[in-house]
Amino acid sequence: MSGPLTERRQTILKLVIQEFVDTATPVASETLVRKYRLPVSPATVRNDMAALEELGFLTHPHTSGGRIPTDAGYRFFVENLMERTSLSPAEQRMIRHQFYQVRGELDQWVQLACAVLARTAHNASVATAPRAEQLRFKSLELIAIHETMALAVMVFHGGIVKQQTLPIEPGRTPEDLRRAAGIVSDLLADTTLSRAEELAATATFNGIPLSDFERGLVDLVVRAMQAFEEQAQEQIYSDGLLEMLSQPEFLPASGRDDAERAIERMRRTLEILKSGRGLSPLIPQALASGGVQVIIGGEHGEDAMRDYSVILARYGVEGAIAGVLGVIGPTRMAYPRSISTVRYIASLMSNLLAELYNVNARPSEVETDPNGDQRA
Amino acid sequence: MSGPLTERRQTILKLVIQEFVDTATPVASETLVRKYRLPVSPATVRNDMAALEELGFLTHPHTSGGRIPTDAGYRFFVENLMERTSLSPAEQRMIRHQFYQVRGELDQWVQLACAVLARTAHNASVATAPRAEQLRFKSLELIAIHETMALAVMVFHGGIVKQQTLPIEPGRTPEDLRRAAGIVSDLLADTTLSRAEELAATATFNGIPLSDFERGLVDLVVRAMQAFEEQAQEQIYSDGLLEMLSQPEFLPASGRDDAERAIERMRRTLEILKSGRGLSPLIPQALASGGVQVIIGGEHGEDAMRDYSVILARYGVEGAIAGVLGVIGPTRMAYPRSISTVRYIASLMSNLLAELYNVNARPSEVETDPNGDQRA
DNA sequence: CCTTAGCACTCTCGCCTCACGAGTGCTAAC
DNA sequence: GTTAGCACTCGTGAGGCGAGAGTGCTAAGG
Repeated sequence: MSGPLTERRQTILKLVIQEFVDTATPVASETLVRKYRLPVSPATVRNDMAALEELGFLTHPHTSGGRIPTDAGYRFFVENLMERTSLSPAEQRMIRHQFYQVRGELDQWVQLACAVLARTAHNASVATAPRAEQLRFKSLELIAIHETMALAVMVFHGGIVKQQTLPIEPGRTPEDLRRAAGIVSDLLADTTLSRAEELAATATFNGIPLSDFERGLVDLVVRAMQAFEEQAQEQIYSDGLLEMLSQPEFLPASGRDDAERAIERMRRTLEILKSGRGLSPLIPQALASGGVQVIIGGEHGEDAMRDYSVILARYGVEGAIAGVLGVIGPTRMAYPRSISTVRYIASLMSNLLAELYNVNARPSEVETDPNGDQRA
Repeated sequence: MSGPLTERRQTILKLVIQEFVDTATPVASETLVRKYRLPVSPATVRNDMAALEELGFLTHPHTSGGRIPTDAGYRFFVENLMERTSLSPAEQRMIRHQFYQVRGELDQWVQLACAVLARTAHNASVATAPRAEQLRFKSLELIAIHETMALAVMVFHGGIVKQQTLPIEPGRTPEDLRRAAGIVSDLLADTTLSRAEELAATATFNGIPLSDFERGLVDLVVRAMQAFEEQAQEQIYSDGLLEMLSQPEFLPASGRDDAERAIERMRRTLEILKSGRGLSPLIPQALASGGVQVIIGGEHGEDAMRDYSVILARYGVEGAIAGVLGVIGPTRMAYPRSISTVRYIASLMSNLLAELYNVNARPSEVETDPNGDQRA
């Protein structure tokens, strides 16, 4: 009964999605014909729409009022209909420029990525800080703040830095601190957590027992590494909430109950972004796969996310460090643009990190086209 | 015509505010009599209410439907009617415990303060990071990340730390880095920005010209200090948006236009918190004065804030470092509780900072009652 | 078999009306 | 100064109605 998915029907599906993404209102057969100068009549379009509906790609909320895409419709669009675009060179340049301005301050990269993603994709963005696949200690520095307080700066492989203040006994000289830090650095150099724990248990360095102070420092490092490892639930940064909430989905179209639902949606959205519920399960998945992942609506079963789509990409340096960034918004989303934005920024971040890792290090500016080295 | 502000009228004002804060609905004369077992009749209460209205402390939105307090009403309540309470010892203990858990990681204090404030006051919270009244350099450390990349950790007086990666030439040994950092540290030790700029211009240390590398480091420090200084618009952290948005003010009471207004309010609120518009002007004020500041509604002229009250307190160490933290929410707010929460957390943070500054340094746990040393 | 014109049908949206109830303001008595 | 009684106001929600939009169907045409 439903008939085959002819060329024309695919075109109509594509146009319905385009139009719906633009206007956020159900699209009628006549609108489509008029706006895109289709060489067929509205009735024909209606027939095709009915077929698309039976195929599960379209639906209509009310008897009257046009069609809207289903999750499956969006899925088909993303897989088969959408042309793959890139951000315009001007936009790429602008984005690179912003990253250039905070070069060096790598603790700001993630936030910047979120901000840029949100502004460019007109939706909320999420990102996790880059995380080493296995944390390895590099060195420890102690910096006196005053007589009884010092700052411990722990550096791990891959530029990950953690700092912590600790109380010290008044007598210690800067030289003292330096020597103790040096011993601990040498002892723990290049160790992973499990090895560090072993070494901490022996409490000796080259056969010589550690002093109390040194043992305290070793413990500090081990605790920091444990804390890092235990933090299974990756912290998710996000931005652009306002951007997303300006989408018409969050405006009360009409009627009082619709308004109430809009508010409820808003609150839900906030919760999702704040707690990461519904988002966290996607992270490992995105980390595992290369390329850009698109999760549309309730596809992966999380009910809270039924009305949202997520576009995620992994970024980082192969075999060393990786994080995830992406865009989240209503299923009615400009997929091509969002996807290219996510892809571009992930590549950019990857390049920046690679530079930090001295893999293909480049003078100091990112110039390569980050779209090139990205898998499908 | 309006008559004097008798004792009973003050009581009624107080009860109206209490009741309205509790229920978020306009309070009727009869409700008041019934609920608080007043020894007078509803009619009498109505008369007093009318008087309070003429005095500008109450208003009623519609002819029918009870009274609600005006900004002036809240103001009078806060100044004269409210009993000054403290957080319960149990709550104080719980809060201290949370801070104890992140002792050492002072970059998390502000965030924690925000989180705790929001949860305790059931409203959104804001805070600025502690800021030295005048930034003074302390020392610089260079830590190699790999052959061509180093991490510069700049420490300023008061435990303020800024880190930045910088590219280095491949040949440099750790000893090289340490020496260069030492020279720069000595050169710039204890300088303020203007002095550092002068020293950077001469580019000599004890008469000996600096190497290119050392000059680069000096520039790095100066730029960091400039960036810090220029950041006139203090970054405002915030939390508890969700907490605030669960307040009934953000629910559509009835009718479609009310729903629309609720959403609009929500969006506004987001903007206020994100951009700090309407909040920023209050910061310097709060920094200047001791004690807790209460700004009710549009009192200070900012229109965007007409429906919000802000409770701010300064925290920090006298003459050294200071920040601001507080609560923001609808004018219908539990002022006594909010104020005591803000006061308590400000004192707690002050104590923690004092410890870091070695003023009245204490073993490592905060035990004093932070309410003690707070001015009115 | 595909396409198209015509038309009845359905459903939302906005508007109006109306009755109800809550709470007040006023007046007069205590 | 306080209180009872009562008329009045106004928000609220339910129900009804007309207009308009867009479809589904049917039958005719290529």
